[in-house]
Amino acid sequence: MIEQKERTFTEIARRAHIIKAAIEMIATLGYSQASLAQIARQAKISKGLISYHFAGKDELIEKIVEEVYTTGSKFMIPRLLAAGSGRELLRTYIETNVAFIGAHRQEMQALVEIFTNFRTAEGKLRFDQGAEEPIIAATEAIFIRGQEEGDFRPFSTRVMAITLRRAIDAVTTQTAANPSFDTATYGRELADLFDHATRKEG
Amino acid sequence: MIEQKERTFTEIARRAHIIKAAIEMIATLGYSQASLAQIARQAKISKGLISYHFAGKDELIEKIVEEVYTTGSKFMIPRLLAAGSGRELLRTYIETNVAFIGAHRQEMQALVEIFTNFRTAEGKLRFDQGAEEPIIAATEAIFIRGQEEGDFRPFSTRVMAITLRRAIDAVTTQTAANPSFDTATYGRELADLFDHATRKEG
Amino acid sequence: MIEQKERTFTEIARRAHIIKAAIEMIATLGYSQASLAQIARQAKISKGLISYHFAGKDELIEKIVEEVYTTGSKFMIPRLLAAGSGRELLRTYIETNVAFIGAHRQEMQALVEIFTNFRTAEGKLRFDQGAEEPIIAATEAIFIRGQEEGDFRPFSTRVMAITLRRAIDAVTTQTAANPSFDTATYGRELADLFDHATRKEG
Amino acid sequence: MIEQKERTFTEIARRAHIIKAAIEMIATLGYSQASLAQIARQAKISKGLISYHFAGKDELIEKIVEEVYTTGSKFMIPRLLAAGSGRELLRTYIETNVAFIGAHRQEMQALVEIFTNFRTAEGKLRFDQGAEEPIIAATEAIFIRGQEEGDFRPFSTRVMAITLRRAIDAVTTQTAANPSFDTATYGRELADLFDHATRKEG
DNA sequence: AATGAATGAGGTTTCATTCAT
DNA sequence: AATGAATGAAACCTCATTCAT
Repeated sequence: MIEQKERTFTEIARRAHIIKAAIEMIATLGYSQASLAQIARQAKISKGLISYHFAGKDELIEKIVEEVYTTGSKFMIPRLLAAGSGRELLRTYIETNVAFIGAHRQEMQALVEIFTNFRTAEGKLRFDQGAEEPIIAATEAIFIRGQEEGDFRPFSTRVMAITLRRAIDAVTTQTAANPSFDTATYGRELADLFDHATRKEG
Repeated sequence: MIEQKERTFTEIARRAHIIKAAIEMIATLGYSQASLAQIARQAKISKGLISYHFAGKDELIEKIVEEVYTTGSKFMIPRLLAAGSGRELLRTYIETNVAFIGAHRQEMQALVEIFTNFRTAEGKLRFDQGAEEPIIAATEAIFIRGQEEGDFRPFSTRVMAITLRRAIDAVTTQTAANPSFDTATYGRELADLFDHATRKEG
Repeated sequence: MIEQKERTFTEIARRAHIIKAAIEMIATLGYSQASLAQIARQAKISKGLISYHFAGKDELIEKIVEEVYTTGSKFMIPRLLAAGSGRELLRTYIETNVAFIGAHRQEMQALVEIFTNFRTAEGKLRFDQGAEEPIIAATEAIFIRGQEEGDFRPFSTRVMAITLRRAIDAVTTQTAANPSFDTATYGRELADLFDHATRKEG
Repeated sequence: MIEQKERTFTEIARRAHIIKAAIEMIATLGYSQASLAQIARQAKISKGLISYHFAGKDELIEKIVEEVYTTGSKFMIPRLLAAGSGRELLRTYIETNVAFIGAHRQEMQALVEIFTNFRTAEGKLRFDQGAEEPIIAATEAIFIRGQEEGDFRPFSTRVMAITLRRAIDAVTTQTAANPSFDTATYGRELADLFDHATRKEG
């Protein structure tokens, strides 16, 4: 375990406050325009206070990602565990993912901005294709198991997994473009689509 | 026709030269790191010359997009016209798109960077979901016609079109992450996937 | 006497504790890197506490100088009083000074950093040549007396005093660069050097 | 040879102009107060122009050191070559060094500031005792040769060299404190001092 | 007596843009 | 047609200091 200083109540609240403002600015203005000055203005605090609570901009961004991931896991894991397997699990996986995006639009928009822009000091994307591999692998596992259990037809599980992940990511773009976008319907349609794409022919 | 100043041969060549350097830098370093200084260095010319040939960085970026779009149209339109309709057209559409991406990796990577980063002075994405609508509509037209002609099952043509576009876009990410990525195989698999997702059940 | 508030035992201890930490940081990191944050971290207290005990960074620095001066006087004065005069006093003066530096390396390194960096609000060195004049004068007094008593040859006592002071200061640089530097030997050599430089020719 | 782009006349002039302003500010205000903003103000140019001509503050500082070193070599080497050996060389060495300092007061004051303050990114002095070793060694060589040739008495050449270097450095402090400081007289006195300190008795 | 929270000034650097030549 | 020179805004970060608790 990494040693970690205990945080006071105020500190926890402030950090959450700053993270919230940062998510809003990144989602609204885009990564590159979301400067610490902008975030501080949004949070109605001084720039210096952000530096006081976070080692640097990089740490702030990392914490945003952590936070959204944690929220996402708490939302999705119990729902997925409740599902059975094969076709049912696939449908649940898709609808749960889409539902989460619908319920956390700004967070997800910020995440997309971060993934496509946040770079290390050496200039490489901090969250690149490599960073997404675990997620793709988890998705692929659903397909592999379905094929083994005879629910799914033969197909490239990797191509299917990549396609599904991108289809889910597309929801974020849609919600950004259209505030009244109906994620529930979209999720059902998407589940139908992948059900047909994967199932054994009668 | 929009009025357009006549350009000398030298000017046309220089603009192409600059655009090429800009594409290389954006694809390699990412949008935000591809400063005019970097592009000028890559092109082995002075920064001032870029300003001389383009009204500003914005115009340069716009021209990159135009150029790649033009190249793409020239590549794809004849192939699509040669295809029949229904399932065959869908397969051709997918494989042609993927083939183009495989053959123009850097251009496509630059385009993705531009689409996700280039913003107007007001802070809105210059190429957002709205800008993609014509492409989605064209894709959707394939599905609508297929359904009308009885080749395809009933489904939301819009959800299918969005999903297909994203699946095609994913190829760019894959080629960026893996230089030896085999686009032909990937294209065939993707065509199979959408064939199953759309076709009428026996 | 300058009026002085009475200090509690705790306060005296805390001030000493902070001064010690400050000396360590200035000697180790250099004046400009020895921020109050660093000093507080070293002392394992909060930054605020430093401000509580000292009017500002300036006062803290002044107190460091005072402290080292006091320690130095206590060490050197009795030894000097025990010495006779002329050549013997000169040798004792040199060896005592060098011995003190050898025994208080960190303090002396901190002092050098302070003397070369600490500036008043107006931008002038707080401890400049003027501040050193009393020390030079004291050194010069040894030479003047030696000349009057006929032990020393005629020479510019001021040039000799300045040279000697710098030669003694050099020991601090040497101990900083080489932890196993032998000050006793160095002191003897230096005493020989100035003995030859000053004494009447046979 | 390190490849080096040719510099235009303007660039050479501007760089010299900036270096001059930087020397003035460092000598006057001290290293830490001599910010790029201050230097730009002194040079009556914008901060950006300094960045245009120098890769960063570090490069500017390095160039100052180079420049003063080059000037110093041009001044001193011919004079030293003209000197004979033994006692005469020692005297020439001292008087030439002191004369150079007297003629380049601000440059030398800036140099002292740089040597005691300029640190690498890792926090270590860029020009520390190690960097001075070659100069000390060169000075020591004079004493070693003098002993071998029988001009000088036996003594630690290293202690003598360090003491002499510090005595010469002291001139910079004296000129800073007193604008009408007479370096010629001081140099002669210093030469006398080291002549007595080194010469064979009897 | 001591802490944590917060500010605001000032530091270096990067960048698109403008302009004289 | 092209360059080099120059600007000014804005970026992130560090720091001494202040203040409520």
